Amino acid sequence: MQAAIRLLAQRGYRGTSLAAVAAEVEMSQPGLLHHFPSKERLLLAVLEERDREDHQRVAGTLAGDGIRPALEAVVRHNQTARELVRLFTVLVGESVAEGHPAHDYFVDRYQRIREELVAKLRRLQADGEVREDADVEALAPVILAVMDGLQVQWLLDPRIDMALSFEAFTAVLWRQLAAPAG
Amino acid sequence: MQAAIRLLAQRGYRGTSLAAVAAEVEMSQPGLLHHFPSKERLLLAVLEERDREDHQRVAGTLAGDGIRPALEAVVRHNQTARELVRLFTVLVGESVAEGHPAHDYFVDRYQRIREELVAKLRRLQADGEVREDADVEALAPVILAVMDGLQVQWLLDPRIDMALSFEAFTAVLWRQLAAPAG
DNA sequence: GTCTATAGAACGATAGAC
DNA sequence: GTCTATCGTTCTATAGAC
Repeated sequence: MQAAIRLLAQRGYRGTSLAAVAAEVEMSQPGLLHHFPSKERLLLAVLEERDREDHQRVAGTLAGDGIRPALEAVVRHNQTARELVRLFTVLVGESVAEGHPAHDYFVDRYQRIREELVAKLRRLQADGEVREDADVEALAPVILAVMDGLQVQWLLDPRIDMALSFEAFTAVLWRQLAAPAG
Repeated sequence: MQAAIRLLAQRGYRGTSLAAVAAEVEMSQPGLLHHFPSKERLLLAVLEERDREDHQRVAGTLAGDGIRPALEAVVRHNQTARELVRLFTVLVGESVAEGHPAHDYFVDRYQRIREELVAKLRRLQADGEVREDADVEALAPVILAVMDGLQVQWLLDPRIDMALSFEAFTAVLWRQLAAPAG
C-alpha cells in the first residue's frame, strides 16, 4: 500500500502499472491482484486509507484551536509531506476528466469539505467573531483553492513557501472577516 | 490540433492515444505522426498554441484596465471555456510528476507569471496605490492559487461560481492592499 | 502527404498449478 | 496466498508502397 502511494504520486493512476507496484513489494503482479481485485479498487483503497489518517490528524487540531490555526497547521504539515501532497495533486488533476475512477470520490470530497468549512464559518458568525455580511459561501471555495493552488506551485518549484503565502492570505482574510464594518 | 486539445483535456496526456486524435480528424495514426514527429511534440505544440492565443487576449485587457479588472476578466472568460480550463488543469496535474513531458514547460510558465504579477504589484506600490508594507512576493502565488484552485472545484462541480468567488477574494484582498495603515 | 502493415513493447486480467 | 504462463488488448513508432 505504501508502495502504491509512492508510485501513484509519482506517475498518477494511468501512469502506474500493477507490475511496478508489485515489484516494489517484491511480489508478482497476479500476487498483488489477489489482495485487490482490480487496479481501480487498489486506487480507491489508497484514497480511503489516506483520508482516514488525515481526518484523524486534522480533527485534533480543529477541536483544540480555532479554524484558522487548524488550516495553517495543515499547510505547515503538508510542507513536510511532499509525497502525499503530490499524490492528491496528481490524482485530482487526472480525476477532473469524467469517467476517471476517482472522479466521484473527489466530487464528494470537495463538497463535504466545503460544507464543513461553511458550517464552521457560520458558527463564527453566530458567535459574533465574523462579520454578518461576509459571504462565507463564496469564500469557502477560495480558502480551499488557495491551499490546492499553492501545492501545485510548490510541487513545481520547491522554493515556494506554502506556509508563508498561506499565512499572508489568512492574515488578509481574517483582518477582513473580523473588521467591525464596511 | 483542435482535436488534440479536446482529447488531451478529456483524458490527459497519458490517457490520450495518437490513434484517437487521428480518428477525430479522419486520418490514420501514422498520417498524424507525419505532422508531429512524436506524441510529446504534439503536446508541446498544443501548449504553445494555447499560450499564444491566451497571451494576446489577456494583454489587451491588462493594458486598458488595471490589474484587478484584468484578473477578474480572465476568470469570467474561463467560465465560458470549460474545455480549455480542463486542458490546463489535467496537464498541470500530470506534469507535477518529474519526467513528465510538460514538467519544464509548467515550471517556467508559473515562474514567469509570478514574476509578471510581482512586477505589476510593485509598480502599484511605487504609485502609492498599494500599501508599501504589503508582502507582494507572498501574495502573488496566492492570487494564482485562487484562480487554479477554483478551476479544479468548478470542473468537479459546475455549480461552483468561479467569478463570484474570485471577486469575493479580490474584494477582500484589494480592500486590504489599498488600506491606509495597520 | 497519406496510406497499410507491422514491429516491439507494456498493460490488466485470468487460468491453473502448488 | 503466491507463483508461472498466457490471453487479448492497446500503445508508440517505423518501414515502405502509392
